[in-house]
This record gives sequence, C-alpha cells and structure tokens, in this order.
Amino acid sequence: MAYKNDATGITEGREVTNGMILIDYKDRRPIYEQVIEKLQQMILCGALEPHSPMPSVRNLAMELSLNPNTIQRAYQALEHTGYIYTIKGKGSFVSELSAAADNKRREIEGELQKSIDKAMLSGITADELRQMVERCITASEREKL
Amino acid sequence: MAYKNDATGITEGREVTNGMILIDYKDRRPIYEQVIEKLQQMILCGALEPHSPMPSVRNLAMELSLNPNTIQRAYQALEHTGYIYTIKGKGSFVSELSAAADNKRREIEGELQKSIDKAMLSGITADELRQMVERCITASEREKL
DNA sequence: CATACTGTATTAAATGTATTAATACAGTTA
DNA sequence: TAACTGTATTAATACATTTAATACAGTATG
Repeated sequence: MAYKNDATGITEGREVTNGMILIDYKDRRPIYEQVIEKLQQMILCGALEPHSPMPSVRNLAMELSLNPNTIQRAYQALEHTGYIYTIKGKGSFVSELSAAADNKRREIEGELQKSIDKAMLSGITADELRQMVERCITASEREKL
Repeated sequence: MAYKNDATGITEGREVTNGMILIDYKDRRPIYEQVIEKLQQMILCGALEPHSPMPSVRNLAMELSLNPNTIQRAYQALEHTGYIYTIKGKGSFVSELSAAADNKRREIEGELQKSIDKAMLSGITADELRQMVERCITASEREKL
C-alpha cells in the first residue's frame, strides 16, 4: 500500500488534484482564498465529480507544501458555500453542482458590478464597457487552447 | 482668516473634497487605496478640474480623520500614475485628463479580464456573461440618479 | 482491539502590512 | 518671520495570515 503520494499525485483510492492548484505568491490575496477559488473552478468545470472524495486536508497540505490549517480553512469555506459536504471521520466530498453554480454566478456578477460601477464613476461609457467586455471574452476564449 | 476647515469643508482659497470621500472600514482594501480610488474618480469625472489645487496632505488628513502619512502615500501613488503633479512648497495639482484616463481604462479592463477569466473557468458561457454585463450596466445607470 | 486514516479545535509564535504618532527638513508665500 | 506646502524617517501599535505543535473524536480495516 502506498500511503504517501507518488509522483503522479495519485493516492490509494483517492484522486488528488496534482498540479492543478498553483499558488501565486505574487498575488496579494491570501493563500487560502486562492485554494478556495481553484477548487471551486475544478468542481464547477467538472474536473471533480459530484460525490467523489476531495483530497484529505493533510494530503492536500502536503501536496501544496502548506500547513493543514490553511487547507482546513479553505474546506470550511467551501462547505459553508455549498461546494462540498463532510462526513465525520470519512472525509469531504464534492456537492451537486446546482447550488454551487448559482453561488458562483452571483459572485461573478457581484465582481462585474463593482468594476462597472467604478468605470461609470470614472466617466467610461456603457458602449466603451461593452467593447472592453468583448475584447476580454475573446482573450479569455483564446487562452482556453 | 480661517485656517481650519469649517463645517462645509471649504478652506481659505483651496477647494476641499468635503463629503465626497467616504472611508469604508468594512472594505478589506487598505484605506490609502480607497482614498486613491475616490480621488481618481473625482479627477476623471471632472469634479476636480485640471490644474486646480488638490487639498493639502494635512488638510485632507484632518478632514478624513486620518494620519497625514496615509494621505501622503495616496498622493505619491497618484503622482506616479499621472493623476496629479506636485510643485515643491506649493502643493499638488490635478493633471490633464488624457494620461490618467488611459491608465484608468487599462485598470478597469484588467479587472474585467480577471473576472471574465474566472467565469469562463467556472463554466459560465460568453452569452451568460453578456447578459450579466447588461444587468450590471443597467443597475449602475440607475444608481447615478 | 489496534492502527491508520478522516475532520476538527486550540494555542503559540512568526511574519508582513497598514496605520498612527512624533518629528524634522526644505521650498513657497505673504 | 510666520504659516503654509510636500517629503522623509523612525517607532509603536494593531491586525490578518500562516505555520507549528498538539489533541480529540469518528471511521475503516485487518
């Protein structure tokens, strides 16, 4: 039995997120927030399937070279917002998508609202904003390759 | 002569920003960043005219109940990004709009790009994004009243 | 039952940033 | 000279983040 992760990041019976989560130490946001965001995206885009086990707190901490407390904090936030659920002693598991997806939509729309409010207050017009958004969408689609 | 601000926030010969800058202590961003953003908006929307004097570091600090160092930090950032210019011993003054406006457009578009990248990674489609943006624009226009 | 895994909780220490406070200095203006 | 400008520096304080070291309870398995 392999109790420690091997080079592929796969552990006995439990899929792990090898290489999918990269911490950016230049990012001003705290690490636990970056972990939250990456896991949310993996859940929402289907990389982690509903009811499949999340990596354990300690394993993910090892894998990312972080303290277990940091991962714990992220997991608790994910549970509070409906992305995962926990069974005592067994582990944390991916929730059904519906609730999580709605939360993410609200979160993104809130961010857009803030940016757009700032833009309007700074004298940027609605049409300018629409052009910007189209450029951003194009750039974002190009990145997906 | 009135050396201290009166109730209207107007000081001898120097327009002040009375009431236009509200610090939100629930905001996670540092105070100096909030001050920067509000002053940028006031400059870009024409509330502060080019070549008119900015409130002095010490006056604005008094008015907002902040330490002069905090205002100084904001002013130095505004100078580095072309929003204001400084004459030693005389004060700081509003710059011409062109450079500042371009910087703000780039800043806003950068924010939009980040939000839109996140949205696409979370499985939100381009058309959903366009609908969100339209709702945000409508909401933002409604707020202007 | 023992072992090794799960999540959870707690306390302490270290670090970095933001903010305030208290000064000081140089240039401008009246 | 007096009172204002911006600027610089140092110290003290506060706060959030992160790490570290434990401990406890529930689950699964041999």
